[in-house]
Amino acid sequence: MSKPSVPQGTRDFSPVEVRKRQYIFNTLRTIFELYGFQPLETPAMENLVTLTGKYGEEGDRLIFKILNNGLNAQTDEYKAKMNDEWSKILTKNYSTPVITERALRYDLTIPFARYVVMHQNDLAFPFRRYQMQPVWRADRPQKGRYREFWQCDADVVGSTSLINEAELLCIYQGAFHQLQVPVTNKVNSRKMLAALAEICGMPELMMDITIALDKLDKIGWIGVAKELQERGISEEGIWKIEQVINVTGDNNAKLAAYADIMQHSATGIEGINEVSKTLAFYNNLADGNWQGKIEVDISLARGLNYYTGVIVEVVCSSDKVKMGSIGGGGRYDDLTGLFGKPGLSGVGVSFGIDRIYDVMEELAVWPEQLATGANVIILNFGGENEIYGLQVLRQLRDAGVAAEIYPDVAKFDKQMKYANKRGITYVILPGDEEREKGLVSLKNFSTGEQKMISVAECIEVVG
RNA sequence: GAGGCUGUAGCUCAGUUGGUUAGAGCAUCAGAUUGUGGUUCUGAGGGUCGAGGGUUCGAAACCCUUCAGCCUCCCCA
Repeated sequence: MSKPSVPQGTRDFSPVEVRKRQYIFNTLRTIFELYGFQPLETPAMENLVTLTGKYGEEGDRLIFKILNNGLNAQTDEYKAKMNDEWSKILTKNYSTPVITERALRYDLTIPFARYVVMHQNDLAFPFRRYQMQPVWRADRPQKGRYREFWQCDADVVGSTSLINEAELLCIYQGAFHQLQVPVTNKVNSRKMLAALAEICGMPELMMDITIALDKLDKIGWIGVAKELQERGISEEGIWKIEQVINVTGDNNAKLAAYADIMQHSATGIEGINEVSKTLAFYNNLADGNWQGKIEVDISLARGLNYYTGVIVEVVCSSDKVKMGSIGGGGRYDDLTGLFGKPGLSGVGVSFGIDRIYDVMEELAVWPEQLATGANVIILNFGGENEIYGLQVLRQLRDAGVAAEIYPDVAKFDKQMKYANKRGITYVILPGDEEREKGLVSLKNFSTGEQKMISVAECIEVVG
């Protein structure tokens, strides 16, 4: 028999871990609701055609495809066709509805777009929804990178106002403030990146430029310049990009400098205006107590190719933590156009809660009192005492006290050890004497103190 | 898709130039202790040394193949 294990890139979550994760989920949910977002859930699997072509070439490779099980292959003809398709799929990278017509969801945005198009007649626009569900990617796992991970998304569709962008920035700042994670919120615009490619004289290489530029933090300007060269950017183009990268100062100073450099690009000016207007809205909307920084950063790229306007990314700003982005998002003007409903603009953000968990773990910023489950355990002495224990248990639960009974008539020692290991605070001992008097003995496990009192008094103490 | 590291008890790991019956800590179970846990002491169970093949008188160790996991690049959350 082989050792039990979980598939590569997946994890079990222990009770302690689940409670910590739920703390994050609950915090985010509360904030999403506070900002007027409505909950939504979509299936774990989507039709394969819904997902392909949405995440770029690399993304298509990373979609988990679900193989058909052949249950429908009742006719010989169909079986033959399946065998034929199988032989193709085994020899090369080939996809066919006969073999695989469904796939696991890759993110929450595309399923959301699909949902909006399907239910466009029932929804009141602008429609704002939040969604917290697992997604799957057939990636090679490494640190902070899993094959099954959870995303928490908030999106608005049906409004082009930059108030939405500002609100989403507030959600980021408010959430990480509450979670006590210091963050920097990077902001950029796809239009500014497009303008950058324009002024280099090679607008068709925008993706190459942004991919290289995105590595600025990691490999420095020298490395980026080298990669730009390899990707076919001219000397002059690289020089111009360097001018843009070298701009320093606060956000307004940066935007002013960009406006100067990009003054002949209508797209660039549009992008700069978007960002500066977003920041202006944000300043009126933000809570002065938030510590997180908002930083205009033209090197921020974001891979997903459906973004068209403002793009954002969140990184932890603590020196103690080395972690990639823990959230990101942006505006996509034509997302629903992919499913046949053009002209509906959307903007959204995503929280990578697995990474946020890892960051919080390293920073040790969990609240001290995360619920630990039952606070009281009733020991089991069997016979009439067992019945008496059940009656006491009912009274505790009626009073809202989280309590459990040891279900087996086990040795005293064993029951005590169980309670200790579970970290339960109070132990109730319903024995002969207690039952006859209609009382219980209540022992506080942290102080060792024990006294015989009524159930009502007991509820008062432990409640 | 490219590269590096690691697979020994439920878990974390020792295991010398290849040498007799593969060890420790933690965990589990039993006892010291029949209504009082954490500490301590005693004892017990638990292994196809990832798998397959090869070299050798002899392999956990050396060689080949393969599988799995971790990490880096690519890309991403």
